[in-house]
Amino acid sequence: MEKIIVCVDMDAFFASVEQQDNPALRGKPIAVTGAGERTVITTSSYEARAFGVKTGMTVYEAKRLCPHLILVVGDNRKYARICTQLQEICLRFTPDTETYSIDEIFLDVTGSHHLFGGPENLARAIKTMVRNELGITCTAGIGPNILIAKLASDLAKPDGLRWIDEAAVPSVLETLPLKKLWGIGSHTEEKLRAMGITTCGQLGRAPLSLLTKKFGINGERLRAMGNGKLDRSVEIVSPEPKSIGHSITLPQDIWKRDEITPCLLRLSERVGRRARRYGYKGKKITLTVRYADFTTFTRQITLSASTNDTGEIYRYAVAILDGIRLRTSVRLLGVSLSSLGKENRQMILFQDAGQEKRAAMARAMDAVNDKFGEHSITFASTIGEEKDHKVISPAWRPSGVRKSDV
DNA sequence: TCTGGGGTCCTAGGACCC
DNA sequence: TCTGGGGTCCTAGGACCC
Repeated sequence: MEKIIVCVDMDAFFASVEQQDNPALRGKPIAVTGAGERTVITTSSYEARAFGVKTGMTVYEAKRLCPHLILVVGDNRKYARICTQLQEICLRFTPDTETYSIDEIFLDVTGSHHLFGGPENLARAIKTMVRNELGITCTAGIGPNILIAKLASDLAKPDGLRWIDEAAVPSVLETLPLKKLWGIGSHTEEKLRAMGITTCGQLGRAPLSLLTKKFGINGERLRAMGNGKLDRSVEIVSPEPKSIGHSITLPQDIWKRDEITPCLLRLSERVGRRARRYGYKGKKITLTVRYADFTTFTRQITLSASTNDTGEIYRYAVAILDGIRLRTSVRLLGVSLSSLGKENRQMILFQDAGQEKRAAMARAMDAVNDKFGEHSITFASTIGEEKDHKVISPAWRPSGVRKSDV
């Protein structure tokens, strides 16, 4: 049986929320940014997009295109709250939902759409509820799988509704540029272009041998995508996280070890705290360094026992740093914890009194920070650092470990 | 005033073991 | 004297997404 998948995608989400909150911003070109000095545009309103303002642009570039652009620093809590409300709306139509990102939800309505008068009426009902209850617009795409549902919503933006059923797929894909497909980025697009393939229709007809020669095992998947097929269902249960990390682009490039280590401590603290709050421990510590010239590399270390202790994460991050001869000044630093496992809080056995004390101190610090906000209590050597800017990533998910980003 | 921050998945190549 | 083949684990990097 043909599946019916709906993709609900909020229109210019962060910008729409800000315009809804502040009537003075409505109808104007606005852009939401992070709080840091070297930030980029996270989302822009459609009024700003008309000037060519796009996600990922520097503020400088955006201002050049649109001198009257109004900049708003993003407020994570607000977006998270609205995402949760959006989830609640979608759950009225089916329990089979996947919150793919903060502004995007997939619904498998194969078994439920008939209760609401069919897929289009169901999608229209969601759109109406979102507008009435959240005050902003969204676009709904309907298709036989996630790939097509997502494509339908992209093509119908903003405030649109589009259903591409199985029979309509070939004609829609025939002349569609490759990059419009979810999963084909600029690198794959360029490789395919070099092979003379520029549209999805061409990709779907390309000889399999040619594609597998160039892309290996991915060749088969690519050709299927060209034919509008994707073997991935709506994931109702969110998977366990694989890594917990934080990174920061520094206000200025730095070089000295004693400028770098306080940043590593601060990042380690955020990583450890998030891991502890959600009961994860990890065995791998990864340090990411980006030089002023934007070249980026990672080095990791595997521990004999997993940890979520700030001090331990920090010590290993510094150990990695000490093994690197920095080529030039550093622009970005990142610390991440992976090879995660759930910590069993009932089974924590302390090797010695010192370890127990450190764990108790970490819990106390976490409690104070939870109550009074980030960095109410911190390690002495991080005092005097600028406050962490709380930029929410669009890949944030409203449940599970990532919720702590808010 | 060039280029954020959060992730996942895949692959190549080396180490190591039998 | 000069050397196979397979499996697995690990690290680093790259592509992609929002």
